[in-house]
Amino acid sequence: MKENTTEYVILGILRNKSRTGYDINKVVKTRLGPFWDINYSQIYPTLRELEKGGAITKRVEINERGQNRNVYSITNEGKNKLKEWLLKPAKPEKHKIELMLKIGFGEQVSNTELIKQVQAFRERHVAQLENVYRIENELKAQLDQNEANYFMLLSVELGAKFHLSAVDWADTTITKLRSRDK
Amino acid sequence: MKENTTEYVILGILRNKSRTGYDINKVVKTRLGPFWDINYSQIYPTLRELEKGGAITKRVEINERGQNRNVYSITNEGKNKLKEWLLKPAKPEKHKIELMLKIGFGEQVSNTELIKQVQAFRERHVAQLENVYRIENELKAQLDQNEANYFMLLSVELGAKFHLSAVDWADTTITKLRSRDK
DNA sequence: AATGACATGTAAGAGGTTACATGATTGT
DNA sequence: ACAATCATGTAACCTCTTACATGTCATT
Repeated sequence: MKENTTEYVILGILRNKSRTGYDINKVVKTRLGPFWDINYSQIYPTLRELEKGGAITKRVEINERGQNRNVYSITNEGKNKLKEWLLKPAKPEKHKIELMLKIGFGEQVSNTELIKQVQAFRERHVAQLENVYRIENELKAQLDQNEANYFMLLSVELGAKFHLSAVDWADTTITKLRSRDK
Repeated sequence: MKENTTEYVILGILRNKSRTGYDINKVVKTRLGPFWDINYSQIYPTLRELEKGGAITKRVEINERGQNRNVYSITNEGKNKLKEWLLKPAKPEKHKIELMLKIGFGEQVSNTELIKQVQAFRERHVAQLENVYRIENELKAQLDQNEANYFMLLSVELGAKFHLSAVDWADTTITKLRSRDK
């Protein structure tokens, strides 16, 4: 039993708006990226599979520049498929945090090097925090326009908490490492 | 350029103690698991590769039960390899949080179902928090015995922050979803 | 003339999961 | 008798990343 989550990410993104593969990628990068990233080499083949299975339909449109684009729309079948998946228990969270390994084995290198690593980590998460706040503001501004935004906002708030605690940990840890130096 | 992180996880675990593949797996599950999981089908082949490359050596021992076990030890070469890796910038963090997708697309299902999902998420993270606290206590109790424990403790504290904010988010979100019901 | 956005894809390889396979010893 | 722990592995499959490949249009 293969449960291909990529399919459901795409169905979810198409659930209230038709889009091209290119558009789907943009939504993933700007909204889901840090918590469920996928890329073109997964998106395009999966779109064809979903179409073959009847969950979405394709129509060829021409954009403002006169270029062809394949616009995909969810079908009722696809919407049901999505809903069924939403009811199933979510898979446990998985994380790959290389920095935790590098700090955990940290007695092998100098404090200066560790501080550098933590600072880079901090910067990554500050950047992602800013991104999350931008998304939050966008969603809040459109809360009355679409009920879906409320739920996306709940989801994004978890991201905000994660990134905040990452920055927080980094600050504490840099201080600790610095005081150890003396 | 393949940078196989599994190799470095293993070198890191072997850096201050010789162990079997079975032992390495236990360390991963009990200490690194939530932030960098690997399993037997990665561990055993990688041990053989590291041995072939001269980073570790194998010797066959017999345990208290009289069973054979392959005990691996890090070499100087392996320690240098580990240190070089520790100095390289850590790869950006990656997360797979299916729950965020399920909440994000949540207007498709009932509030009751969403609350169930968030509760399950909460329970997962409460369990992991307890685990992290147990590890913290173990490490704190042995802080003077081994300098390495100090760094592992720093690393584990990030885990504690993550799980705490997950539980926190879950509580807030369950309240929000319940009040929406009425 | 160059850059960035729009647009769609493939191939190869690396990384990771799950199921299978086996067998001894220890504790309840 | 049964479950847990110790111990080592393979095979098949799925997922994911990276590099390659191409072309248009709009803006600077």
